[in-house]
Amino acid sequence: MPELPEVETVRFQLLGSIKGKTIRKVEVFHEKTVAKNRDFKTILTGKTIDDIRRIGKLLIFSFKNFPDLFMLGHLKMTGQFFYLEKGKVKQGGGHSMSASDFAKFPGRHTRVGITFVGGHKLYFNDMRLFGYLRLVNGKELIEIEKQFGPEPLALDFDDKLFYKAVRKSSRSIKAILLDQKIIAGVGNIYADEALFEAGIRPTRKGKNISRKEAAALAYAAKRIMQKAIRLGGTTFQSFLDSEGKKGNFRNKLKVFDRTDRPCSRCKTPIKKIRVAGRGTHYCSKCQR
DNA sequence: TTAACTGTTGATAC
DNA sequence: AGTATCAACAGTTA
Repeated sequence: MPELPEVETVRFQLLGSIKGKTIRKVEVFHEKTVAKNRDFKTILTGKTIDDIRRIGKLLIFSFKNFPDLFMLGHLKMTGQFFYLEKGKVKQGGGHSMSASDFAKFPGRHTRVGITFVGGHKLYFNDMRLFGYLRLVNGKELIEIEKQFGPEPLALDFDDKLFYKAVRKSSRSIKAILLDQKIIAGVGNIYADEALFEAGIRPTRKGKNISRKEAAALAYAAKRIMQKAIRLGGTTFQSFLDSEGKKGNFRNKLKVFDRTDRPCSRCKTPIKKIRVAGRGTHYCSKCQR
């Protein structure tokens, strides 16, 4: 369930692995993953990775000498990149797996395989098939980027626009926070965490949120995601461990997935309700 | 065994 | 138009 911090971690690790590498072969194991491109394999073959950017939860790969070609990568809920080098397997997050796992690729959930010159491989796994890889040109990319609101992590992030969107909305503040057009990159986990830190009840309507509260919320989201990035993200790491051991930020969560456990501030049991169609965790005493 | 639940987002319904 | 709900899918939990 990658959100912005997880995708940023993947971006950073992946860039270190594949920047400058040239694609020798592309295998598509499941057509739906690349459904938007009929000639995905042919176009990609021979291209050299130049850079990987990110907007919200969307990865944007660019290629040397082809300034009008981009590969979008969205992990949605269960997408993962695995990079294989000389018998070692590294996930997008850069954690090595045991050598015996090498045989698992391509596996049941492998949708696309990319082989680089030199034999290194990049696999895209996606159990639930919501994720995708898609080739676009510059014009299409600009249209897609327009659909994203400002990044809370951007240096020039300004809560003015956020409050402007919040104050006129009758949706719940949680639904607004999850809307990628308003703020890019916040998913269910960090939405609950940010609302807790800002002391705001997720069910409150946007129009009833003050400027001060909106600012507190936006900066809480920013701080939490910065911290999560420092810790290598929350969620995707749990994919590595079949025993269910959680990622580093998991231990820092104050409300998400802590139903009925005592609030870290006031010991009131954390409640779980449904807001905007999503499981929502909050403290009924600390959040008003 | 079956049903409910999980998570993101585009499509559909109101 | 703005908002709420559903569907895409597959695996886990109740």
